Amino acid sequence: MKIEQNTSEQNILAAARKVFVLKGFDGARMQEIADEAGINKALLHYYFRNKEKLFEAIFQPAFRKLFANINELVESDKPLLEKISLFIDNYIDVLSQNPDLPGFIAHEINRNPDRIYSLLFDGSFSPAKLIIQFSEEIAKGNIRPIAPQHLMVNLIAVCIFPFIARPMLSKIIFQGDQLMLDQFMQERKQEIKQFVIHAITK
Amino acid sequence: MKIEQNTSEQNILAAARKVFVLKGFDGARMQEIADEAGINKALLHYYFRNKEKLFEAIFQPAFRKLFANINELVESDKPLLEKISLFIDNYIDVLSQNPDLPGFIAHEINRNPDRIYSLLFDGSFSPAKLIIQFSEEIAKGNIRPIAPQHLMVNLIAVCIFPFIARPMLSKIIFQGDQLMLDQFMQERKQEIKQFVIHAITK
DNA sequence: GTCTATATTGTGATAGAC
DNA sequence: GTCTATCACAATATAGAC
Repeated sequence: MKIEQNTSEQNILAAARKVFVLKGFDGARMQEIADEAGINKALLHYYFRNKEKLFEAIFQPAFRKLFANINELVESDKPLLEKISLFIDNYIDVLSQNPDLPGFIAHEINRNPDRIYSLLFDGSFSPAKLIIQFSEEIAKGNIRPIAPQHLMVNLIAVCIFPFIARPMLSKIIFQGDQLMLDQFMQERKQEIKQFVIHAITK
Repeated sequence: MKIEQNTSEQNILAAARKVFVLKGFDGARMQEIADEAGINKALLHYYFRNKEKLFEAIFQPAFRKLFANINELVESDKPLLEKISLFIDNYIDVLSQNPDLPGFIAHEINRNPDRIYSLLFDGSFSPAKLIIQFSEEIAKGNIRPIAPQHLMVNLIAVCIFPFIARPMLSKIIFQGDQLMLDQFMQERKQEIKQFVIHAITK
């Protein structure tokens, strides 16, 4: 049984993840990461050689894991409505644990697509199966005719967008009231399910 | 009648806007802006003193204009369904002209909220009237009971999210096929309207 | 492994000629 | 107004002692 140790390497990884997600690759400072990890700047280079490699060391496994979870669900053989419900639950849960992640990923992909794509995809992930399932249910007349890609994008949008726009929502809709925003985020699982179900049933 | 001139100042503003939106404030380089504008780096400082002020000079009027348009529509006295339809048309049109703007704004707000808030809000903008209108229609039984804030956020989400996530959608859903993505974006106005109407009517 | 000190390069900003 | 040259400092990265 291995005892959990706060090794320098682990401290660095945790600190770097925090700073990168908060500031973005360009805004992140090696000095700040070192301070956050409680070690010296030189040690970052000892463990990870340079900023780029440190970035990859964190987000390669993180992204893969994120997409693997979603992928497993999408590829499963569950009925459509159950799958949608689980999809929403899964997304909201994961993002609630990592609320800054969507905005971070969105920005980094725009900023440097190649760097992120090489980390994100091992080629396995694709929502194709879910899109096909939409088509089948439409053909069977179980849901109203709707372009599957648009449904897919709308579903992802209502899940992810509130996290990306959280600071703006807080300001514009809730006048900075943190409690109201928290409660709003809690309610969303149920609200999204109702919204999507109504949108796709006849 | 004033003849349109490509003055250096105008060139700088256009170049800076392009580079800032593409790279973000942290990623933008004064040198790159100068090159893009076809002038020297020193001239940037001659006209705008520093990077921060250059940033503000561009985005203060741009943001104000963006929100003023939306605000005018939201505050108008049109019937709800017509207002939603126009809201979607307006958003998609503006964003189609500035596809990188949503991601840029989202990132800059997270990165440095104060800098952006002072540019974005003169205090006048608020979707309160639209939210109240939702409540009234629910009370009258014209649309199904739905938390107005969630409806508001869902409406904005399906409009804006595809722009923020465009590079990812292009890769994951359309396998990089630019033509299919373009067509998809064209269709969205109609698709979103159908989607939202179905989601809110009984 | 961890540190201090330093090298090296990048980047915003200024001085001053024209 | 526009340029070249340069400064000052910030940031990544390395050298070398312990």
